Amino acid sequence: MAQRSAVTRRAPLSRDRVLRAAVTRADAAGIGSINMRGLAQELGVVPMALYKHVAGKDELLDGMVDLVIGEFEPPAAGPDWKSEVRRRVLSARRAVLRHPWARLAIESRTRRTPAVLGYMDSLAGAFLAGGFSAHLTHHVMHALGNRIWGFTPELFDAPPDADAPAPDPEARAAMAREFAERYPHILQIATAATDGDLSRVGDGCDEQFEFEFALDLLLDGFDRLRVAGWTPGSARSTGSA
Amino acid sequence: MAQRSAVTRRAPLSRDRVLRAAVTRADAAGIGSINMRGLAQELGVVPMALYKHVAGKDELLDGMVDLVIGEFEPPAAGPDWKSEVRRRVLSARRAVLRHPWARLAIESRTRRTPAVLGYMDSLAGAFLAGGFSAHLTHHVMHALGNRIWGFTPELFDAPPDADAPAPDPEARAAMAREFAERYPHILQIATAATDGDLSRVGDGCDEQFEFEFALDLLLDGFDRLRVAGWTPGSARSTGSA
DNA sequence: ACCTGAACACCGTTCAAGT
DNA sequence: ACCTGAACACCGTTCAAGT
Repeated sequence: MAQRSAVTRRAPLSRDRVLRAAVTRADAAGIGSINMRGLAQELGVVPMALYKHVAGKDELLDGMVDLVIGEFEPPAAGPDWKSEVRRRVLSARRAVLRHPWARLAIESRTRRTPAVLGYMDSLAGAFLAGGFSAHLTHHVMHALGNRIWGFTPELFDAPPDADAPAPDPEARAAMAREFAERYPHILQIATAATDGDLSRVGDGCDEQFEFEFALDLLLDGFDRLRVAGWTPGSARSTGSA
Repeated sequence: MAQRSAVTRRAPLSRDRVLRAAVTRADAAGIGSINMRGLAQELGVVPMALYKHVAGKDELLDGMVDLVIGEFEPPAAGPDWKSEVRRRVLSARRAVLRHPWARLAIESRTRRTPAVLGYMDSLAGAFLAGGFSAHLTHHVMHALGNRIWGFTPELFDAPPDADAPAPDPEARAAMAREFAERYPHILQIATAATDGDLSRVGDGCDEQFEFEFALDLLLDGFDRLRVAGWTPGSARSTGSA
């Protein structure tokens, strides 16, 4: 076809160009929009051409996550271990918030790429440099879990299904009444979280606050164990249970 | 066809029978084996027949998770809030360990079914009954996050890809040398976790220990905030940062 | 009124046939 | 030697045609 002349021909494909196009696409249309055919079309090539640069869809997703990790602030010799860990985790959080699809991608990926290992290694290094034993560092990394990527699961913040276009005040009130009866405790804490403005229930709470609340709670707990000289022989965590 | 006579005809389909068949299938062959066509074939019906009992694949997955939640131990008036929360979370953990696919299914589902809300409500109730304010209960539930379901992400415990059938001792040693150079801190904590037996690296550590370690660390932290009379106006968590 | 076969609109990936 | 069209083996879901 004369359709694609020399002048309209895109720059030659490369692994990096494929990955960046995938990230841009996922940013705009969600992780569900990532498929080899659509991505190829966007790049003006035939689907098979992508397989020259990524082994398959799995490796494509791994590579996309690696690009996000590349946006994390690099490690630094912080004044103390706690502010260094905190800074890096919150930096990871900012990157993940810029790419909302990354959350699910990180959770579902199992491959430990060099970028993933490099980030985990530098974080472990911050604990070790701060005086944590290798054993304790291992445990606290596990305790942080996916929080090292700067996100926490949504739990009850999922937006309410937008499948009921008609509010229908009466049915709404009946549903609210039934909810209050069946889930009184959830209602109670949701009321507190929204300062009594129940119409805001479902808008989600201040996720940034919740993330830092839990992160600081964990880091403070880690510090207590470090100071107490926790060893594998001691009780599981603080031993106060 | 005379293939399916009256005598071989299966019991009439029901939502419960569909969901139980799906759970059994997923237990045996993983979540990837769940598809409408295969499930229908297993039940001896045409795929479309399933749509009479579940709205679609999404609702099927929601229903499967609900069955797992149904295996959780029911709430009880525990001696104190901490042992009650601990008991219920570890009960959830046992159920999720019995159904390994449930972990990913819970993470990827966003729908809050009555079973999900009921479990979260009873857990919130345990905190409230233990003297936590509604505000603090909200925060500690978020801090637990997906840990309320009894699991924690794998982080670095993913089994090494079984794509290298030939160990090839020399290449293995070279890889180990490169790993030690690039990820010295990971090597250090992995060595500690396996008591120096590096051949066991990748076998995964004692996940049960790690789960309880983090759970107790969190619960102890929660208790400290409760005793200190934490209010929304106070510092984020312990305020010691 | 009920059930269902065939079809629709997709997937990821393979591979032999083209240049 | 390189590229790619067509095909393979799947999906979830729809819908009109059967009884």
